Amino acid sequence: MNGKVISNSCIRRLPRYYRFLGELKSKGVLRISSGEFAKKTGLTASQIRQDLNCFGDFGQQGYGYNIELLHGEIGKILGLSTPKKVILIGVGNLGKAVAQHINFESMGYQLVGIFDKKESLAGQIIRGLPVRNVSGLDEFCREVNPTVAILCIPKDAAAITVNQLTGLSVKAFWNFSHYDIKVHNPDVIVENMHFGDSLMTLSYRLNNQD
Amino acid sequence: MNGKVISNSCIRRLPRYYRFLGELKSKGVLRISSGEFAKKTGLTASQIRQDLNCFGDFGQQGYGYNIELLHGEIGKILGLSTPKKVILIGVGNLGKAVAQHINFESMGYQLVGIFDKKESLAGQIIRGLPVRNVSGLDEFCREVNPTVAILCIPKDAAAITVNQLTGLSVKAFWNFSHYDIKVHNPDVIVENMHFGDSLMTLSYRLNNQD
DNA sequence: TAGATTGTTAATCGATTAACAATC
DNA sequence: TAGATTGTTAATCGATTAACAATC
Repeated sequence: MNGKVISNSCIRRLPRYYRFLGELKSKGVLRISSGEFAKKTGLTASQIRQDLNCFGDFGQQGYGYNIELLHGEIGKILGLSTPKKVILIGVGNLGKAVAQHINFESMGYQLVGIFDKKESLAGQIIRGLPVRNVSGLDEFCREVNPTVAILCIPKDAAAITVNQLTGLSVKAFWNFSHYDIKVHNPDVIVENMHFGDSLMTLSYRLNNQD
Repeated sequence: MNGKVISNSCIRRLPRYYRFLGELKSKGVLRISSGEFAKKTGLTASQIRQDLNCFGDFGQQGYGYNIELLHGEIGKILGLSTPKKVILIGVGNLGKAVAQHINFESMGYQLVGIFDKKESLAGQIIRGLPVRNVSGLDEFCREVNPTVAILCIPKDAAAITVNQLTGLSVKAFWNFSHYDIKVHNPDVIVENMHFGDSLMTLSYRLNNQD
């Protein structure tokens, strides 16, 4: 840290930096200047230097940034090697796809439980884990203490589930439901994946091109 | 329109307005003031009035906003009743889930084609549509003229596919791949659904709570 | 040392909030 | 008419860009 306030916009750029640096690293590139990096990422050199300086002096005048070092530092800032236990709730098409598709491990997440309210799904194995009935959610959380919950359930079911989980070990939600967690529960950490909002924004842009 | 420049932040709030208004409408609520609406959505009354005034005078002094009317107007602004043909490319776990899970019709989208490069998937029926081989993409686009493409393919395959499609009828991408379309092709409309970036942001917040 | 490029301050730009006159 | 609430302007706040001295 450098004692500065980190803006939301900056935080949202960090994963992008991390992604591009990972790519450069795997290509064997050793160093990059803020100018070159700006071109690659579609941002400005000023912004990149400002962002990075919120967290430390990672560069070197006259040289630029060491890619491997910077990649590691941003990974640390993002907490990607801190273990985080995750449960997933709702095993519809989407929940199943999320369970199978996401590379949780590469970001320090560990999927430890999968739940659904449908009795008929119980026992089914997804990504090596048995689907459990939501009735066992309380007990499971008290034993295993997951800190993150992925919500792939309908809007109506979300309110109760969020309340239940915030009363247990869950501190953050990755929210695929249309329920607005923040509005009802402002202290909790929420990352929304609102597919509908995204598609509507796309629709707006299509309709208002120039 | 009201002749004003629409900020990106404003555009991203429109779907949220639309969602809440739809809910209120279905509950039979007739009117709402910017103050009440602010409380419901977690925004400020000023912001809501500013946003709406970019597009027109939808309210009435001393009364507030007519919910049904406003819902309709925002729907028009977002272009949700303008028909938009969509193709989906990549039928892995995620592509399949997106095809089956999204309510395209409610936003004016019409899923017209599903593609994958894997020969063995060809002919499989998903949401009433047969999976086609990507080799037929050119011909299909020239005949059907889809304007939106959903990318559920790996990063490496994305570059070529984006180039191919932008040379045809496709004007906008709903991007689930990790490929940065905008950086390479700035004139195209892109909505990113970067799962990884979202999970990394969540990780950051978990690690930097106060 | 000369050249390059950072770290950081100052200037600009844009978005949000506050205030209030207009008006239903 | 009185009360409420918008539409809109002005004030504030924050983020981005530009500039440059520090320094490798």
